[in-house]
Amino acid sequence: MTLGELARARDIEPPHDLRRHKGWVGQLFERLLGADASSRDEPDFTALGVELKSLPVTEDGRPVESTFVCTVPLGELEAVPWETSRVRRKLARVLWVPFEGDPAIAVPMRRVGAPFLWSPSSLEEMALRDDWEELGGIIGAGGVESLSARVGRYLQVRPKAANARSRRRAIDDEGLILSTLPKGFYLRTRFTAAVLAANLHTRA
DNA sequence: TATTGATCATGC
DNA sequence: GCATGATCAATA
Repeated sequence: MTLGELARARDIEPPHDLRRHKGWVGQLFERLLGADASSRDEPDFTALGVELKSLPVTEDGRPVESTFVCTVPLGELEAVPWETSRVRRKLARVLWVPFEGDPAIAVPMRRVGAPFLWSPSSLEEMALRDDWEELGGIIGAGGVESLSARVGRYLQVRPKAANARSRRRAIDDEGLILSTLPKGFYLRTRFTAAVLAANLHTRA
């Protein structure tokens, strides 16, 4: 179905473009599927422990964008083990919903692909854990300010804020409190592209 | 042109 | 303010 058909079923008016409605598609899917976590720090489907992620794709089935995972906990020096990290919790069980992400296609005309339920394989989890430990190590050592989005093979840290003036308390490399731009963990497209590929060929 | 860094909307 | 949902737009 198209986003327009789905929106009409819920009596929702699709925006002309996503410029000022960046989360519109994800929120439409949430409402259609009955996600109940609202904006709480829990899986979208609390009883199922499933996280919903919309995934814009190009015409050849590659993700258009990186995927936001969760905010980076700044200001805490103690090391959090991977096992209890927010990144791992978020990605433990995900319902990926691909849809046409080409901005040239009018929002209501964009088609939705076949969703699939996914959990990281042991290989994928190891890779994510490696990145997470590297990134966490830098942040834990007070290196937030020098951390660039180029670090991390599949997982990266990028700004996640309302604007460049947003501030968040963090710890610098001498253990002092500093004010920095809020950051988030994102999955690179190279990771989601592999997930997509592995889950689409089965229906060829 | 792919990626990084910046930004937009909503709920509590 | 900080969590959720992300895409935009300047830069490398």
